[in-house]
Amino acid sequence: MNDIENIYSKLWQLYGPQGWWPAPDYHPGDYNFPGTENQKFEICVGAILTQNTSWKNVEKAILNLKKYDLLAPEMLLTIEHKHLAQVIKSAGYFNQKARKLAVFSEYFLFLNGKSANRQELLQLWGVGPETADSILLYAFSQPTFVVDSYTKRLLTHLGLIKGAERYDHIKALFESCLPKDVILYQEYHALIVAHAKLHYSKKPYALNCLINKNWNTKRTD
DNA sequence: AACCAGGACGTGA
DNA sequence: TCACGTCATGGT
Repeated sequence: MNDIENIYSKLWQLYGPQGWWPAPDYHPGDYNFPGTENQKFEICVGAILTQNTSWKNVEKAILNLKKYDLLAPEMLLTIEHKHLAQVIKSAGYFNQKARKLAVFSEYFLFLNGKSANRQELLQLWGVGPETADSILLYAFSQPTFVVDSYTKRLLTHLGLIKGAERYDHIKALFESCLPKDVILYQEYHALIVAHAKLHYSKKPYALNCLINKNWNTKRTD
C-alpha cells in the first residue's frame, strides 16, 4: 500500500463515508446524485460560490436562489447583475461571483446535456483548476482528483510534498497512486476536508492529527 | 478584533 | 514564472 492509499485508509477508519456533494436537498450516501440537469447545475453553482468561502455561507445563497426560482442557467443569464449579486450576497465576493455564474451559465447551456470538458472549463473566466475539477468530479462524475488548500496543507505536514508544488503536480500524485474511481476520488477529497477542518484550520496545525501522529509508527489493529 | 473559509484573477517585476 | 494585492460575507 502506497502513502496515498495509506492516508485514505486512515481517514476512512476515522470518519467513514462522507457522501458528498453536500447540496441542501441531497441525502448523503445517494451515489446516484446528481440524477438531473438541475442537480448538476446546482453543484456547479455551489462549486463556484464556495471559492475561498465556507459552505454555510454558500448554502444560504443557494437557498436564496431557489427561493426566487433563479437556480437555472436561463434565469442567471436573464437576471440583472446587481440583483443576482444581492441574492448571493452571503457567499461573499458577490460582484465577481455573479459574473462568474453568468459566464458559467452560458457554458452550461452550450453543453446541452453533454459532459463538461476540463480544457473548456479552465478557459472560462472564474473557473480555476480546483473549481473545474470539483465540477467534473461531483457534477459530471468524471474521475479527476480535486486538490484544495487543505490537501496541500495535509501532504506538506506529512512530508509528502514540500508545499510549493503546482496544482497539477499534486493532482497527478494522487491519480498515479489510486485506481481511477469516481466514488473513491469523491470520498477522498471529502474526507480530507472533514479531517482538515478539525486539525488543519487553525494554527498550530496537526496538534491532534491522528494521521500525523501515527505516520511513522506501525499499527497492529 | 484579527483571522479564516473547500480560489481565481490582475498586475508589476 | 513569481509574489502580492483584491475581492467580501459571516463565524469564532
